[in-house]
Amino acid sequence: MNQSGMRDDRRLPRADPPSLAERIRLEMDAFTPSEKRAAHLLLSHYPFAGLGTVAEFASRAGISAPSVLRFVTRLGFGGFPDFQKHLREELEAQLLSPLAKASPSDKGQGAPALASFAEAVIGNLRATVENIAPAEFEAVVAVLSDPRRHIHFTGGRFTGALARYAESHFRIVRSQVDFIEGQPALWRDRMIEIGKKDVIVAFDIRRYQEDVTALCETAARQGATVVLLTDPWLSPIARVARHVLPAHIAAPSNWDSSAGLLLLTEALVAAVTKRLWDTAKPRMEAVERLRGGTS
Amino acid sequence: MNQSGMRDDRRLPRADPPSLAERIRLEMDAFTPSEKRAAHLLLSHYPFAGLGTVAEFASRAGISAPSVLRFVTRLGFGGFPDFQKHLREELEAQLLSPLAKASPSDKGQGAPALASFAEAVIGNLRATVENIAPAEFEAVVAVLSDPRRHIHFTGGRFTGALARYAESHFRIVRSQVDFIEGQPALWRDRMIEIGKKDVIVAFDIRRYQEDVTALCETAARQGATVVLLTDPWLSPIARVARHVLPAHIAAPSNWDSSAGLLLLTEALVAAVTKRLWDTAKPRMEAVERLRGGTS
DNA sequence: CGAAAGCTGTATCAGAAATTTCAGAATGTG
DNA sequence: CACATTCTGAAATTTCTGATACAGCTTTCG
Repeated sequence: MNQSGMRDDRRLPRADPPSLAERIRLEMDAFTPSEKRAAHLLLSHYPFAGLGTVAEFASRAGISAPSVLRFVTRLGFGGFPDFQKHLREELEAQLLSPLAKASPSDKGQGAPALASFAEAVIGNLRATVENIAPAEFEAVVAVLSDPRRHIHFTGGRFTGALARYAESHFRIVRSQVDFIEGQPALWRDRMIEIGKKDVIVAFDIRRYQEDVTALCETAARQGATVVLLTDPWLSPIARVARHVLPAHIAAPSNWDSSAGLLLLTEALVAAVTKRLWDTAKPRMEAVERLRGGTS
Repeated sequence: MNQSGMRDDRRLPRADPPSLAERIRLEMDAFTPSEKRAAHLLLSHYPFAGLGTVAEFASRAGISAPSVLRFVTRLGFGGFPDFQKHLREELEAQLLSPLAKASPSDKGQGAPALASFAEAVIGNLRATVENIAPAEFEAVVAVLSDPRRHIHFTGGRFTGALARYAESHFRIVRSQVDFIEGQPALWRDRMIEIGKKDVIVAFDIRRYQEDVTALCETAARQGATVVLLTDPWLSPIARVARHVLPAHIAAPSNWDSSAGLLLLTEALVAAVTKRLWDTAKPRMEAVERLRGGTS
């Protein structure tokens, strides 16, 4: 019904043609029912669903071949081969250069707030990486890759979420992983069984939280290895920590940014997964099997 | 020709052929000159060079179409379509399942690993920002700044931690904020009081989680506004979402990176805090006072 | 309730793409 | 140097895929 004015649908300052998937999402409302089924199939298995034959696509989408053809025509392609070519090129571009999409120039004032915030965060990430001693990072990877050790994650009000994020990944990669709530009442009892072979990974940035510090000090006193992810001003936990990874957190906001901590966390997860691959793979497969009830 | 018997070449106790590329490298010596040219082309643009037509492949490799056919036949495929199907499946498996991203050859590179990981994440952040429609971002800020609305955060296995992170900040900035666990049993009861003035902010990236989808669909049916933070391939929640903010998540890891989602989250927190500053400031001060007193 | 418009699938066709054939070129061998 | 073997590509062949026309059906609007 609408969509008569097709000329001004792209007035926003866009860099390069966004993913076809994004365009499909934008136009989704204007699609006919069978076109929607095609779109959903494509988006749910993007872009592989579109790389086979028309007949295959039609069958999987539950529509007829001509409907598929009409769908790709509506998207502006000259024909199905054209459409496939676009998918292949897009896929290749995305796969070969994850960084290629970063366009250097600061383009128009799209979302000044968002863009400048992003630039600040990116600056933090670069600064974080430059100030991490490679040996320290490696040492932490080694500690977290030791299957004999038990690993406990913890954090403060805000950083507790990061600790959870770390825990949810490491839990799959290896065994002996858990999360400890920051409140003393919740961990006091557990401390009896914390010893030399335990590792505490603590997240703590300024407005350092006393209960987290207390937890780490207690654990350290019992011989546990403490790994600390903090800001460049260092949480007091640094005094008892064996390894410290500082991340820059300043942002044009009333709040600090935890992106640097997340970066370190994800890099650690990646490195440990790689190092423990032989044992991590079966675990991940098992998890996948357990999840995959439907398909 | 090797004396170990070339006909039953699958005598090796391999789990499953890891990659066609690897097999090609192993057999490279036994190829004829034109087969080598085909192999070289395929490996240098693996696997995209093989996804076009036979004629295109032949032309790019500088050989004839029949030579290409002989090449794929020699690799054990029934024909060119067979060969392509294998490539597609291999590629899809590699891209969709973090399990297949194994890179067994390169190992033990501490700092470079962190640095290149950071570069990839930075690329994601830039790509994310560029693909966010400013109006969409602003619209979400407006929704989250409306004091009359009740805001609920939720997420999946991994993204749940991000939802918590968001909630822990918004809880301080404004009132009427809470976190909903993903499991249906935990939110079913709550749904009775979800209505038009409620906002669901859902985090969901691929390996989309059915329970989160169900939660959002239920909420949407009751008139709630759904805001979705997802990946560029869009969670099925997008169908019922009023606003969608996609973030790029690909990383040189067996896992996806949530840094883009965190960036969006923090940017939203910053923007909403600024917009609600008159009411947020007293709240933040109050929280500060409360913390100072207790331990 | 009726008519018009739009959507979708069946049947069919045109054409492109993969495959096979076969003769000539290249390579190795006695 | 001649022969045998292998390799390669042009052209013929066949298969199969993408595209189209048309008719039935559903939805929308008067």
